[in-house]
Amino acid sequence: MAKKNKTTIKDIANVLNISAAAVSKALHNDSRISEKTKKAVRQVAENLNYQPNHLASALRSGKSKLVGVIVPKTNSNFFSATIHNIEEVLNKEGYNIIITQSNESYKKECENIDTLLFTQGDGIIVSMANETVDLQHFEKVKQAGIPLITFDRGENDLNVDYIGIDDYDSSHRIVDHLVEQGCKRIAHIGGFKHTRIYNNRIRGYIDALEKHNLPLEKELLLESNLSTEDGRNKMQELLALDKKPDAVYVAGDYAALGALQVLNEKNIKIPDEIALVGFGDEPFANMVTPKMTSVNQHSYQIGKIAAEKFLEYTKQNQIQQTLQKHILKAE
Amino acid sequence: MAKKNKTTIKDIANVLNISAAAVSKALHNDSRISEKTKKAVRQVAENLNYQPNHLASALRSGKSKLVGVIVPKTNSNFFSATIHNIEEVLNKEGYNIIITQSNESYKKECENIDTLLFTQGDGIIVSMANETVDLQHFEKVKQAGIPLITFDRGENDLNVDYIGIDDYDSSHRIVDHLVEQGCKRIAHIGGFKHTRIYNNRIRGYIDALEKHNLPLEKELLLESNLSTEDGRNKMQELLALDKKPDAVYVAGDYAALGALQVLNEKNIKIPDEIALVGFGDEPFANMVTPKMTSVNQHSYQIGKIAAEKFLEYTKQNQIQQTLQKHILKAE
DNA sequence: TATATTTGTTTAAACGATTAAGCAAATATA
DNA sequence: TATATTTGCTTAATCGTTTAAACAAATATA
Repeated sequence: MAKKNKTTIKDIANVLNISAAAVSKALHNDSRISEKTKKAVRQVAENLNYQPNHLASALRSGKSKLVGVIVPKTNSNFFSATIHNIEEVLNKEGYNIIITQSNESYKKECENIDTLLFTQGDGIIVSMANETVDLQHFEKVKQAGIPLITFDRGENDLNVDYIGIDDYDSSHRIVDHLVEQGCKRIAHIGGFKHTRIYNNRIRGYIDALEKHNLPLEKELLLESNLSTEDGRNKMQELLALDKKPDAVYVAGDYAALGALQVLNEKNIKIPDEIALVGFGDEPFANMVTPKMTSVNQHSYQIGKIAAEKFLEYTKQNQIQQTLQKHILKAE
Repeated sequence: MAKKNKTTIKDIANVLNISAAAVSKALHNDSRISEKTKKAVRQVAENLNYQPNHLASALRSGKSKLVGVIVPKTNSNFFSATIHNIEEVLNKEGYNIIITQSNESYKKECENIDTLLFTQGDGIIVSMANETVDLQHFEKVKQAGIPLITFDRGENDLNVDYIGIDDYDSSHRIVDHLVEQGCKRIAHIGGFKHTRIYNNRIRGYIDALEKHNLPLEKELLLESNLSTEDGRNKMQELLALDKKPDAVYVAGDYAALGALQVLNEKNIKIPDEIALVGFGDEPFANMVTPKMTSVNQHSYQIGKIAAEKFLEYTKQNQIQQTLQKHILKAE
């Protein structure tokens, strides 16, 4: 492996006997540089395998052209796809993204923020950890004067943009759907109430029951961390009830999978005996047998809008964010 | 949102009426700065909410303290976990990581390399895309004089470090296991032959068959892109054979899931009629019913070793990489 | 012909942090 | 007391790039 031979604009300047400034301008296609010089510069740059030093230009311009993305875990189809779509939009504008994972930990999320501020990111796009309740660490981002965009988990009182699906409405429609199928005792394995999206799903569930004149029974509404393991537990709880539910709506795909396992193990027919509905974009949802009904979370649109929102702010010189909700109808 | 009020060491210096150099040294706990000054500097830094400008120090030192990681897709438990472990080791040493996805595309992988070189990463840790055959783009990394570490998919002729599990041996042992269960017609839905890890799995399969005096039948050895969809297709092909296999060993968990679906749909009992073995760390492997047997890929160790190898190189001033294979026994 | 404008370049200062070298004051050693 | 060493700081250069300002030469305008 060769010693570091980094070519700088100065090297190019020396070869051509012109100033470094002229080289810089030539490479940026400045109108005040002659075509002849530009051609020569490009040629020499190519020959010497010149790679611009991003740190230097970032320092000079005050823009790192890096955008930080924080997700609870990359290990989910929804987040993976969202990240991909964020990247696609931002790459076109010359931005690169730094992905960090909070692993659903509040502490790690704080560290992630520090990391991204440290690397001088030009903005941060975040979906919050399950644990996150206190939002103090996000104030740092606002103080740094860079845009903060939240998506999926993050509907909040931070006065920043939020992109997500309409959880309340989706939840409502899931119940509608189940009622149409003739279900009368619909259970809901929900997420943490303190996380707004899960709370919205719970509200949608409750209001839809009311609309259909179905009683809200406490034993049918469970709070879960939505892991596969807990999905199993909660389903077992439901099956232990005197009056079993005839439908179970689970707020997350992994937990839904756990529920599915239990039903399969007990040879309970889906959806004849108990109907099962999940929530998420996980590919296994329609891979497992029997296929689960599941909600599409529009990762494509969410990623795209989040990135576009960021770009919008960077074009303003004074960043003045207000709460802007971009709510998509889920399918 | 406030205007950008970035505090610099100069601001601190002004407040205390000392030089910026003194501030820098105080913050780095230089022995030539008095305790009194250090305390004052730390106090003012705190008050003004000073955040060091990483770009400036990176430019000065020539080290960005950023390590690039390229994976085919973050959306897999193996990669997600590996990344997490890489991060854990590197964070401790003050490094941050930039994660990029190649989406299994050779072209995207080339772009990823460019991106990471552009951001002046201090090293690159990569697991290659399925499509990647030509390794020319990795030469750029070597030319840039920064360490290159490959893992999982990447055993190669690049003369750089590689960390992976012993695919040949694992494959061998899977066949051993199936033979012990009494299987005689063992099929293998393998990955692309040009990807070394899949090739190794295929070789392990072939050699193990030979060891057990089982004939190698062409119709039982299929090449797949290992998607769930293709897992379905290949399993259907196998079931269409005159002489069906009594065991199917699939080189990837997603494809194994597809195969499982087909078996379930046709009401074929697992493992009584056909045994099924997958390969990977996907959490759904032991969630689906019936549980799939699957190979543990040691994401913990792989991530840790990859990160440590990188750190080792950065401690040398002249980077001289040679092919070093770190092969772990899988379970 | 005299003056104004355009063209193509150079000079020099920045961006913020680090660090080698320098220097005065305080303290130690002979 | 004279000299050496240590302490605690400052000065100035540097990393590689960008850009405002300056300027000479060429060209246009009056």
